Amino acid sequence: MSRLACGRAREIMTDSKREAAGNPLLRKLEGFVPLPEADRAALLKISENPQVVSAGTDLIREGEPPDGMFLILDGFACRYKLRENGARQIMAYLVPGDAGDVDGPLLRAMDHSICTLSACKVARIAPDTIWNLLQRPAVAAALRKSTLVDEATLREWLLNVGRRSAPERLAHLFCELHLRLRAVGRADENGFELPITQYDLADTTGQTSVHVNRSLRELRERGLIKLRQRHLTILDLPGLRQFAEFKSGYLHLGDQAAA
Amino acid sequence: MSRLACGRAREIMTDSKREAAGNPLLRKLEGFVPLPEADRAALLKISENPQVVSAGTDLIREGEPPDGMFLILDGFACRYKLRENGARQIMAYLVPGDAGDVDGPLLRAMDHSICTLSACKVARIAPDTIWNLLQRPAVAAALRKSTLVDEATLREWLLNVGRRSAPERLAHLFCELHLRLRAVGRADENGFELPITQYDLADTTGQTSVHVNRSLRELRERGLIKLRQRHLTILDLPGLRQFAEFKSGYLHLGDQAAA
DNA sequence: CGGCCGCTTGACTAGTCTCAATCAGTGTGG
DNA sequence: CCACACTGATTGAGACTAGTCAAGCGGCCG
Repeated sequence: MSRLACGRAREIMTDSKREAAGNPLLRKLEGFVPLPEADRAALLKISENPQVVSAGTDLIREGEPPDGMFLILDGFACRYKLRENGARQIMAYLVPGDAGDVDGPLLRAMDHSICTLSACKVARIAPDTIWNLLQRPAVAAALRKSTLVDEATLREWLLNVGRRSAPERLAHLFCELHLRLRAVGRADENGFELPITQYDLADTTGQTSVHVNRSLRELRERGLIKLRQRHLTILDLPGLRQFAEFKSGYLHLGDQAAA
Repeated sequence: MSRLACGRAREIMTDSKREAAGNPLLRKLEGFVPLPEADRAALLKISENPQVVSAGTDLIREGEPPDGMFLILDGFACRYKLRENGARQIMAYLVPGDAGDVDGPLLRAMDHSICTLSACKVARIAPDTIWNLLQRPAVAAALRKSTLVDEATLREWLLNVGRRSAPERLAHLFCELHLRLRAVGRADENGFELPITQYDLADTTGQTSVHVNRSLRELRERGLIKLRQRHLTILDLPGLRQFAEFKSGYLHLGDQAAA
């Protein structure tokens, strides 16, 4: 298609199409299921007026009753649990486009907490609104599939922590984030913003921050990555993937054609 | 209630009520949501004619398209993944009453394998049958809730492997299995059959079998458990729970009253 | 400019793995 | 019925990975 044709196409974009290009939720869900225009508009609507939250803020705490869901529009958040001795395990990252707890209200109490790792833009969606969204079959299918991918990601993380070495764990995490962030337009070929600390990486991969630092050095010395000023540069993507033994199947990115 | 009254009550039990007492799927789902008689009958029907499968049989392998779901009626199975070097990570146990992949057909390919750890009785449920079951609101709600608990369990396992010591991981696993098996009538106050090897425990908790053996010895020497001939005896349940820092909230056993 | 948080590094310790040998339980075929 | 084979459990010795403690550095914010 010529540049001119491209330009013309852009002129006749609807408002929701124009906004959608930058809306991570839409980009993510459309990666799973094609959405009718009305659904796109509905999803854009719930993304309006997000709240800006600073880093280190609990969005909901373990033990509290779930109340609707969170939608991350910008920044990094995480699911985590604490042990009595203060040890923290991060069990999932919520990146732009991710929605926490679509089915949450089915349970009486949260069994974990959700916290921002960086400054975030967060939209809170009330249970009624979720219910309305789920009446749209395409949206319901996309959200369901998104939940299945979240669960598959959790399994991969368990494999990561249980059966990979410390540097491999970090490499695998970076490969995963690279794909997830690319799917929502927050990463390019060479890297992405990673607005979290080495302490956070440690609590994600089941290590100490000291050891994370050493592991990062190893990845750097192997010429695979560079991590400075909260920006991850991937110097050798095939090498990084091979080192981490990364296989993207669990993210189910390329199978829209499934039943 | 007197023995006599008990006896009379038993006389007027319907067939499905009689069978249900021993059916682990029914026991599990009724722990989440009360089920109408017709639903109970439908669930009993799909539990008929299970297939007997010997230990170490793959029920489905990574990469294959999901085809319906499995229902474990007896024995232990697991979800697992292999690394290229042969290392295995077990990511979930399927015990009697557990159903794999209610939503599986939404995805194009399995991202993990499922294998029996002991001899099992397994019912295979076709996608059409699943669809019919999901038309029953109470069954759908119970299965959905069961899926949420599976995911919460996965998170707890990640915490386990990431932030607990080797003996603590085993202790926590035993506490979890004790509750899950009691919910389906496969455990009593003092212990349960654990028909799996120390290699399996190692691949569950991210250790080697040698170290599992040493960790089990530590639990034994602390007077917490005894594990011989595939039977786990819990000698000190409060002590075991305290040692593992076990909190049962994530299993969501006691909150039928939730929205 | 000073304080704080996060990063980096070193030295030492603790936990876990690897390799290897032995023992016990189970099932099989002669 | 017993010898053998195989798998799983147990233990020891030594190596290695990751954790702990401690110090110094550097960038960012007030």
